[in-house]
Amino acid sequence: MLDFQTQAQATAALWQPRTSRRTSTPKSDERYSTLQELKTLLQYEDHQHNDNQGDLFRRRRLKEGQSALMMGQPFDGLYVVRLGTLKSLITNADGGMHVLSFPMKGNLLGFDGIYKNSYMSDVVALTDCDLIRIPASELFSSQRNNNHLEHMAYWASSREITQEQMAYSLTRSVRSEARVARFLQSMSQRFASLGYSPNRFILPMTRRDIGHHLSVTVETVSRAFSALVQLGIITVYFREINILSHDALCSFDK
Amino acid sequence: MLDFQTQAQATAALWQPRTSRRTSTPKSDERYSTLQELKTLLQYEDHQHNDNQGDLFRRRRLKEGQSALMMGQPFDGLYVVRLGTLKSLITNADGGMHVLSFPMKGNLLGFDGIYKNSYMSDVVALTDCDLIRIPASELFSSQRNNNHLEHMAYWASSREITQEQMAYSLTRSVRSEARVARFLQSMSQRFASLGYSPNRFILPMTRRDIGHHLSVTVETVSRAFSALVQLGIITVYFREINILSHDALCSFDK
DNA sequence: CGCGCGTTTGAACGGGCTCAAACCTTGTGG
DNA sequence: CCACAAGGTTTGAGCCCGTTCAAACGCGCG
Repeated sequence: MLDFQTQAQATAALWQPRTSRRTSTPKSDERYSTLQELKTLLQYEDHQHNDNQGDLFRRRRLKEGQSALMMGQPFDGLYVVRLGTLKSLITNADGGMHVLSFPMKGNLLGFDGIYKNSYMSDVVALTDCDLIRIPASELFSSQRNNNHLEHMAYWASSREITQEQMAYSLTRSVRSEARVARFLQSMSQRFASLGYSPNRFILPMTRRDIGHHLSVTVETVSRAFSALVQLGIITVYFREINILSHDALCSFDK
Repeated sequence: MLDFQTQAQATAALWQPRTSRRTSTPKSDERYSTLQELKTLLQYEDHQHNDNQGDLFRRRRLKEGQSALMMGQPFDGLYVVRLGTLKSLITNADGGMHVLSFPMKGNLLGFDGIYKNSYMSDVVALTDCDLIRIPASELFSSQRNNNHLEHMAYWASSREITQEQMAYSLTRSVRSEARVARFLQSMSQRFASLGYSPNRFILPMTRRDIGHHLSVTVETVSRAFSALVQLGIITVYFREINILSHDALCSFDK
């Protein structure tokens, strides 16, 4: 069906290594980010006066497969994704899991840990990642005048919740193919908002993860991809997705 | 199957009128709540020093069927449920809807409206309700020293998110009967935490609402109820639920 | 190289949806 | 007081879609 060889050659330049090569990342090795970088990442327009501009926030590197947060771990702050992609999931008592979201650059992690002072979901790096930590101590210090920091975190949390709810409702479409179609649209939009191509991208997650996100099995995800390929709407080479017709993809989710 | 007449008589005392009679509520007609009442409702243990105890928060009465919040409406604050039950839902572009939660006494509403300054979901009263409003102006005023108010709201939001995620994952069980069983357990626990009987309660929502919450059809919900009745785990008389064996109900969700 | 994992495809089963009908309750108006 | 309408609930019959089980292939890693 797919000509793997020629496809692979044609798209070799697009392929991102799943593990960092450790040879090409000496350029931004600072270990701290400024408040301004945080605001830019979150796309937070502060109508407030700028204070505490001198604050620095420690970064945290993660290798593919490492846990950013673990369920039950004591809350020690929020994290903003600076680089990479992760998956946020909750595991049921009987082993059944659900992937809540796939956080990427600009997304906020850990806001479910404020209640009960411990995180309520696992977050695992799908690729090498770079996070920025907002310590709990700074967040909630009523002493210093960084009320703005808490407000920004609050605002960003609200956005994450909103988008999670949207994704939630997207899942609810009856047909599984429609769910997959909407998932691809969502990924396309997210890549576009990060400056990448909305038509051509590499999915950072496995079919199994997508299935656990959309509440279908691996096989169903795979079959949905194949169906979309058959209809000429997309092309698929493993994790590389090529959207041929956004209109067709839109009209597909009924 | 069910002997409606005798059942109705036996449980007449339990039945709550869906619309208030307007004859029995002259006792708490104050139109304002204190900060202390808010904290009690939210079960917020403040380790902080108590200030601004003089603040009063305006209440808002809702009749059954009225909207508490509407999607797209400009954000004007958060609300805490003082009395009654509501449903929070998002409506898809194609009319498909999903019920996110059924807020009851002590739950927080509107935290999805902070991002974009407009609410992202509809909230409708299932029974007559009494809400307490936390105005946006007080929430975010960096002038006054009510940082604690914002922190409390933040904390409560985190709790709501957490519980929504839990409910979300509960939905994920494959069998629809297990979803209904878990839903009943969840309602039982909520009623118990409010001081009502965990074994015997009136569901405030329709089968359709339950279906839209669990992502199944009305008929499936009804059939699941019937199946649980057949097994002797519960009895059902319309919206009145009687849990005969919590253990059986627990073991039923696989 | 061989093993494990991710992906794809097929075949058959079964559970939930759709369509349909009946019953009960509640509210409205004659 | 009764007739009627509208909506909530229950149950049945048939069908379709997604799951389950199974097999095959490619890739990356030891």
